[in-house]
Amino acid sequence: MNSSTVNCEALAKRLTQSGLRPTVQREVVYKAILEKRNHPSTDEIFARVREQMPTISLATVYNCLETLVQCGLIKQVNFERAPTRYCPNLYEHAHFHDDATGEVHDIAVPAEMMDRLRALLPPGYKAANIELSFRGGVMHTRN
Amino acid sequence: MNSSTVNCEALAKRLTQSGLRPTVQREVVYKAILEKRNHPSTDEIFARVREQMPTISLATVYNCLETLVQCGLIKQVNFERAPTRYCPNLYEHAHFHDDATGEVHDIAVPAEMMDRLRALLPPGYKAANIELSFRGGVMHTRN
DNA sequence: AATTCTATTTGGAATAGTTCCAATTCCTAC
DNA sequence: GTAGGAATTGGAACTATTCCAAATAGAATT
Repeated sequence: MNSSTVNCEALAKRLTQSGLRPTVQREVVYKAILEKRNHPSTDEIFARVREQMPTISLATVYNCLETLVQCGLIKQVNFERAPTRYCPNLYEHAHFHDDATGEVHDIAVPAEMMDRLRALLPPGYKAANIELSFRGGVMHTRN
Repeated sequence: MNSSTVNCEALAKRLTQSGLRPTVQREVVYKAILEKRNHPSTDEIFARVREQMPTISLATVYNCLETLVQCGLIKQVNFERAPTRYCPNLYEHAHFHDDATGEVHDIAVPAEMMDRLRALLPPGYKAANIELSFRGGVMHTRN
């Protein structure tokens, strides 16, 4: 049993728990995101998915992505108004957008820091979601 | 001399400093954002601006907004892929999007917290920009 | 003051990402 | 096997934004 089997069982479980069907399209889309965790855009996911299933439609990919997000299996990542990207990392984390390469890197954020951020809110404000993102460059140092 | 005169002198100064012309369109757009600081979208700004200058075009509003952002006089605010909003608050701050009303509120963020956030980045990562945004609801407590 | 040169504005067309829709296909339960 | 609901599909529609080429305005130079 490899890890993708495990992930797909988890996927099927989550979907059925939510009263949704574990279809092969959803599975293929999910695997495409897991396959290379570089925050792919919908187009990129569509391309990956078509290798496995050339007949899948773009609309379906959009549908599946929405479903997966709703089930909490993946997260949406937005920078400004650039095309939406997706991320299977479910731990609380931030994103760093490298201006030079266009790549996005996950940044670990301790739970304690999240609490500090939440504490910035005025009384009564309840955040369902906190998004933290950086944009900039990476200096390459010789060693 | 009222505050809007002051602001517009500041605007003119900034523009000429950057080698740009202080045109009446830029002034009107800037004033529209200052007028009611509720993070208006481009459409909203366009509507406000047309009251003063019914002949202005939407393209010009887009152009002016871009110019003002580049001059550092206003900031862009993005939530997911919703229409871009604009904000004249130049202090470092976060945004809270109220899901119920759609309103956006500024959240003060101490400089010290910004430093903590920056410290989350791996060595070599230099953030030109940090964006922190909350999404959620506001509980109304009786008093 | 006229001329030139460049920045800016303008309206409309084009683009891009996404959503919508109606028709078909696929499961699941009976 | 059939019925009913869920999911997929292709294409049209939508929307925010950008692009473009022509017109205008302003500053600088003569």
